[in-house]
Amino acid sequence: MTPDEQLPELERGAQEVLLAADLTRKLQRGVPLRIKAGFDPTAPDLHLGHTVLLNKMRQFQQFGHEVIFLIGDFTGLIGDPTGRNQTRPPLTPEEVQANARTYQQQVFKILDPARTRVEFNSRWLSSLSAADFVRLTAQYTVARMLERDDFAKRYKSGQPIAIHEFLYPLAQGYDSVALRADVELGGTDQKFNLLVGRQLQSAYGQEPQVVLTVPLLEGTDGINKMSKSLGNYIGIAESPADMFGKVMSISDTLMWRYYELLSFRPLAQIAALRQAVADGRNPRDVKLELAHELVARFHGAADAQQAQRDFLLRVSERAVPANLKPQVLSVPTEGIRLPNLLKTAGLVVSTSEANRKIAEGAVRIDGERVTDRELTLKAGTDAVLQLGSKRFARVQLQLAG
RNA sequence: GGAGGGGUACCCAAGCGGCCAACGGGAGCAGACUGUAAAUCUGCCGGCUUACGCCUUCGUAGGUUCGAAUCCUACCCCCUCCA
Repeated sequence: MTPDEQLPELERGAQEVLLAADLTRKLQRGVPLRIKAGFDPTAPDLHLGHTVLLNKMRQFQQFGHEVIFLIGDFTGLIGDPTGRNQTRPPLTPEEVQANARTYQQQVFKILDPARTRVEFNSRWLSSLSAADFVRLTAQYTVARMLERDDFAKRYKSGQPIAIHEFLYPLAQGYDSVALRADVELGGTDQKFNLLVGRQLQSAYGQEPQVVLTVPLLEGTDGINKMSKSLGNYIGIAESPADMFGKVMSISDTLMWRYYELLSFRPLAQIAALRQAVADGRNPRDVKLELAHELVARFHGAADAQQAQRDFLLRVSERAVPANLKPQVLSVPTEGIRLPNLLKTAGLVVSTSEANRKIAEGAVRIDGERVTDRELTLKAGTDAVLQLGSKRFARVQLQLAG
């Protein structure tokens, strides 16, 4: 692909490209570019929010560029000040390693392993001497550091800023120097840090990287950005059924945002869907297409098809989902009382909650609502337990033995 | 270093000797309605208990008291102002 053909594709979905002219120039050299994207080592479960960036990385790969998946194990020890928690509990090296392994397993669902270089920034950062570090910090000024949004805000309102927080952007920027990155990708919240990279590269006599930011994806709540800690995420390792269900449960408004940032469909096609809904098409059906596309991406077309069938069955007919894997549970001769069974089956976390849900009429056995908390089920029972409309468990009781 | 303010359940936030498992709001879960959307209404929202009750919880550790989230002592942590 020629640079002229690559450019519009690469810019699609990007929030900002700084500087676009630099990107053109770099592409025109016809040499594969080094694309860098850093990942925090704290959240090893990738979710759809991360994939906005990963998709962009993959696009670069498809055009023949070299993508560096950088795990910020060193910077993770500092903790990016953008985080909501000012003071993060530092991760142990063992935790970082474990998280990194999980990361690698997951990113290759999207990235091409053959064209991905995995790096850890501790490789160069932990061997910097104090003198090296002084040299590094000399390349940037406090005034410029205070331009960063959250620093500016905190400084102005008299909130404390710890010195080491200044080191995070510098360390991240130095990664670009160490890697001689041509392009760095990141979320919009990373803009400042990415720009520091440009500055530092210049200071170290390198050509500054191009900064390409992608929008942050809102979580399933439609308000906060998708994050594991907020519990509003859709993990890419989740089962087809869960993933499908979660996508279906997002609001109509949010659906368009997901289309924009996650779908591979041409923009024109998405606009057409929007028009169709405006003309009276049921938004649910449009959402089904989105859910199908996403599940197919991570689990294959067959699973997506199955997930959709199950979903429709459950929703339209309130039927029990197919393929519920039975849990075989041992019970004593006198049987097991319903609240305990619900807890053992994992539908609730405590018998107290089970009792409450039974009282609320939220519990069904084989589709029949049960309001008797005294109900005892004996060995030999094979039943489908249901809590609400979304949670199911199939249990087979056998005599403890 | 000095002065002051504060740490309450997932979050915010009342309570300041018994009526406190702890007001209220948010989030969450469930019921109704629906398109597993939004909005709305209702219930629940520490644990155990065949429901009678019992146990643990209000920064931590002690103490006073028949009785403490509430009073006292020490300690830890956070914030604001001054240096």
